[in-house]
Amino acid sequence: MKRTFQEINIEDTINSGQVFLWEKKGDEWYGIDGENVLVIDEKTRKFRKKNAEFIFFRQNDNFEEIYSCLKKDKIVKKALDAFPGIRLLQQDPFQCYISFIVSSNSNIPNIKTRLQNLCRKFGEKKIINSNEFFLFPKSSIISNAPISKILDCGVGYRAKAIKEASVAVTDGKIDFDNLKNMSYYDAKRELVKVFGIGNKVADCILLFSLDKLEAFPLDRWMLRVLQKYYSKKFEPSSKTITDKTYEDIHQKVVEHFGKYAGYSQQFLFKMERELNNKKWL
DNA sequence: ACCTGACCTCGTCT
DNA sequence: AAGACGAGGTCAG
Repeated sequence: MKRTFQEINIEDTINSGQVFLWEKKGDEWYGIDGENVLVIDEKTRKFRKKNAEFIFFRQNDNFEEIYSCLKKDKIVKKALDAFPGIRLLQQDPFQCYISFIVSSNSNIPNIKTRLQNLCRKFGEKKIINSNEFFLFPKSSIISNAPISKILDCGVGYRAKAIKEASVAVTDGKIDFDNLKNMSYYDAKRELVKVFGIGNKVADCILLFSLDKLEAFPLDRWMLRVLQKYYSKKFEPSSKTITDKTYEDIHQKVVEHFGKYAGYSQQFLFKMERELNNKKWL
């Protein structure tokens, strides 16, 4: 049977570089999303908690329109054909925010361990189907925690950033509902004020939790993809990726890929990671 | 404005 | 089995 674009592929989606706290038990996927544990059956793809999972997997998006838009680019079309079931996710903003701060200059196994440690130390325990889970900590808990306890989670020098970012939320300097209502550009300007958040991390937060589909995180993988498949089209104006260079590339990217650039990024990222045999979970 | 180096940790790889 | 390496970046000079 041929798979249509309407069918979501849970495994590919979970393994496309957006989330860190998901695991499969039997036929079911369990994922920590803020103070929720999401559950989804891989075979039936039936959501138990309709609202939460429905929103998480962005089931309100008009995939027909999005895909017909994405297919205009040959390379993206190739990635789309290879992984048609991938969806962008809409995550709990605070978890996403902390997760990508933790991700900087690190690798997947370490990021995952650190986030699990944070949940175990600061999050509430919850039993589901006789499985034990730890929810993602509330911002107030981390913002009041001593640095030493955050350090115990193996986050290294990121501890200060984790704490400060949490304080920014409890102080109201960062208000995710507000950011959602702002333009991509304005919301990003607010995010990068937070210590530990640069261009790439801000774009991840915007794309994966704040509904900004024109965000296009430029990490080392995406820069490689742009250079490999698009040659000089997105050539950086300087050797190092400065703020200005990053912004230049992003502008060209949105011009080229369109308003759903973030979706394009997701397919391209998955394709390239898979080519290099990089496992996510 | 651009460039360079330092940076905690720990899972992988020799 | 111990030691080096380097990873989805960011910040400070």
